[in-house]
Amino acid sequence: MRIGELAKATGTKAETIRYYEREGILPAADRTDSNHRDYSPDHLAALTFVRRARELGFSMAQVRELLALSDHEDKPCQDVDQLVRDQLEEVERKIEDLQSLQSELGLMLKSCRSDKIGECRIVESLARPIR
Amino acid sequence: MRIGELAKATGTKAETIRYYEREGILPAADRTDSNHRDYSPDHLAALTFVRRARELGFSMAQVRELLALSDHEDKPCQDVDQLVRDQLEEVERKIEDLQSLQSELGLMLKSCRSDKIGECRIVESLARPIR
DNA sequence: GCTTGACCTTGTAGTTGCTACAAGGTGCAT
DNA sequence: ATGCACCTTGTAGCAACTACAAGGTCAAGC
Repeated sequence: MRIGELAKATGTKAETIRYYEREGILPAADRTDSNHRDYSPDHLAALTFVRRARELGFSMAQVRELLALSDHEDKPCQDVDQLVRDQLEEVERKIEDLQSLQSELGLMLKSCRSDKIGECRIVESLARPIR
Repeated sequence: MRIGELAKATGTKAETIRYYEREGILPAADRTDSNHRDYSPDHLAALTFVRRARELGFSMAQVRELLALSDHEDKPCQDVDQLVRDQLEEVERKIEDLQSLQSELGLMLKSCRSDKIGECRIVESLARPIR
């Protein structure tokens, strides 16, 4: 599989794939006689893994951790588990914050429609003390 | 309130606060006789808002828009209405995205029954073909 | 009175995670 | 032989910070 195909299959730019290789996020591909990168199904799986993890909000550093963990098949799951748990917590916190912003924006629209002046609490809705 | 205190209260670096001021994201603070920035509770609220909005994935430009909405009192409703509607849509899209992340992450955790990474469904599920 | 630490300024450069060029080259199909 | 996908190195851009440097001011404590 060549870089263009891999790019298409994973929705990643070829330049980004080469970037991942440089950064050590992806293992280097074999080369054809003509020096073109030649990817295996394992590379496809690895890149898919990286892209999904990035989509799920994991940083490059976290992706590295996940990859390192997944290399140690004999180790207990706990470490992977904890990373996911942390990520889930963060996502849930964000959902809550967005919901309060959502309701504030909803109120704004409502008061606009009823032509009332309405107090704007948009800043207040997200201005609760941090942490 | 001086910049150091505001920084501590919001978990923002003092340099970032000055950066926001330069960028017009935060109103300039009053100055003390000795030319030090002197922040009001309103500044604290505004900065807290900005930080949260940024955490929630709003760009600086979008934060600017949201802030503009918060002083809509003096503007006609019609002008504000569409802006609010757009922001609400954006917020709802984000909530949906995060909820799908939430459920994926949740499923991952649930599926992690075995205690060896070799059999870890989390790692497997990350390597599933995209989309 | 002198040191320490927080603040002030301007300016430059590094970070992350890409993305996009340029400028040169090779390989391969039509 | 034309055109496209690929190869390389190198540079530079993006957002939103973050971190310095190098200069200065100011207020508090010993």
